[in-house]
Amino acid sequence: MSRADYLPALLELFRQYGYDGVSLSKISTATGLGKASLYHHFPGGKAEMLSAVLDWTQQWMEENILSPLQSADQAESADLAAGIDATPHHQLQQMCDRFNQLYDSGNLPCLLATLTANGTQATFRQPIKMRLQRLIGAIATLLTAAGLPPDIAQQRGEEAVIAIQGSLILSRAIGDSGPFQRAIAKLPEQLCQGL
Amino acid sequence: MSRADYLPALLELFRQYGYDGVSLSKISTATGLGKASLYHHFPGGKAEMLSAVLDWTQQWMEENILSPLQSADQAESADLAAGIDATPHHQLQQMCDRFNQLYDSGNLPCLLATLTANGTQATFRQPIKMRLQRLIGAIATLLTAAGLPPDIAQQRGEEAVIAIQGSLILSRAIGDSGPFQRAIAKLPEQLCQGL
DNA sequence: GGTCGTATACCGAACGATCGGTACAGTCAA
DNA sequence: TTGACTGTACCGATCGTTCGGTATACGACC
Repeated sequence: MSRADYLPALLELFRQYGYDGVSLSKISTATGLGKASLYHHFPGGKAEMLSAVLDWTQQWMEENILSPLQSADQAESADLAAGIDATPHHQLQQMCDRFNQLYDSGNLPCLLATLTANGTQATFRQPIKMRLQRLIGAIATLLTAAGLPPDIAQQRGEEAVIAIQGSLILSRAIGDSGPFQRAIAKLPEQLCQGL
Repeated sequence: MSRADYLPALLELFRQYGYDGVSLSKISTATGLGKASLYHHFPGGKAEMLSAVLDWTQQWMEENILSPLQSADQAESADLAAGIDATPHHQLQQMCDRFNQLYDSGNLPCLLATLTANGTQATFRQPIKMRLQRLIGAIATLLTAAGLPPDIAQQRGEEAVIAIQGSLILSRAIGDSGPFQRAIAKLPEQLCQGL
């Protein structure tokens, strides 16, 4: 067993309880490892565990969210040649499917949002900020390439993050995944408005 | 000095750090009261402190957000008689002003969202849920009275909460109140679409 | 084939610090 | 003198972290 095997359990803990809310005893029971063993895999303690989880999820986002969005340029011409209309819309639809999977249809909280909510260490604030800006930028780039003015496209990227995060919170607060699913469902259309 | 005098400080603590993130020592230094004094004013301990804060902020929302929204019925006819157009839009604008003040233009987090983010006690989940649904319902009622179909109006209410909460998180995460201010600025128009 | 050293994985026990909460003897104004 | 209020000391529990040590596996050397 190596670090990577414990990352899923760690992610579930951190996204649900935040950094300070996760105790080593919780981690111990969730992973089945003693506290001392945890320090063998993560010498830096809890901070290194969260850091590893952040790296891991960043890689996931890179592969599952950003890279499909960025392949728009090639796909667009190919799909247009194949007669498929509204390629940006289709790619944003795929992005939404990934988010739907990431958040289990609105039943699981967002790690970045949870970490942002409670006053997390300043160390983790920058990677969180960069990841959100990266996502916003990727959407904006896609929409700009599709013909939208850059400033409008940037605002659409922000809108996407706002819709996802806001609906996640609302769904969690009222215990009903409906708002998230509705928000995700209409997000591609909302972002492509005016194209 | 009575309970009410310490509620502002308690609110600031809870909205920033959540329930578990606020320690009695933090409360003690923030209020200038020793632990014994805190337990004199709040015999139920931290739980009663948060409960008092929730009651207090609920009253604030009742007076500053909901009641202006509900006075639409009377105001509408009066304003229409006075020749003022788009009364619902104007009232939603006032609501947004209040939210702007409540969250200090996007620089302060939302108490309900912070409590929702980390796994808070089940006791506090119901009042949070009820308050959000109350707000959504108030907006929906206003829009329904203005002529929107009830189901659409309900979704608009959800949209409002989503926009506020989502933009608050984004603003906090990237350390820039811009997204919140933009979201608030265009919210009345967004909600009144189709009127 | 034995046997040593080393690296990996894991654990029990304990560290000092802080947690939320309590007991009690005051202080002080009415 | 009474009752509201507070400072201090304390409680058991849990926090993140560290220490010393065990079990196993893999080669290298004789």
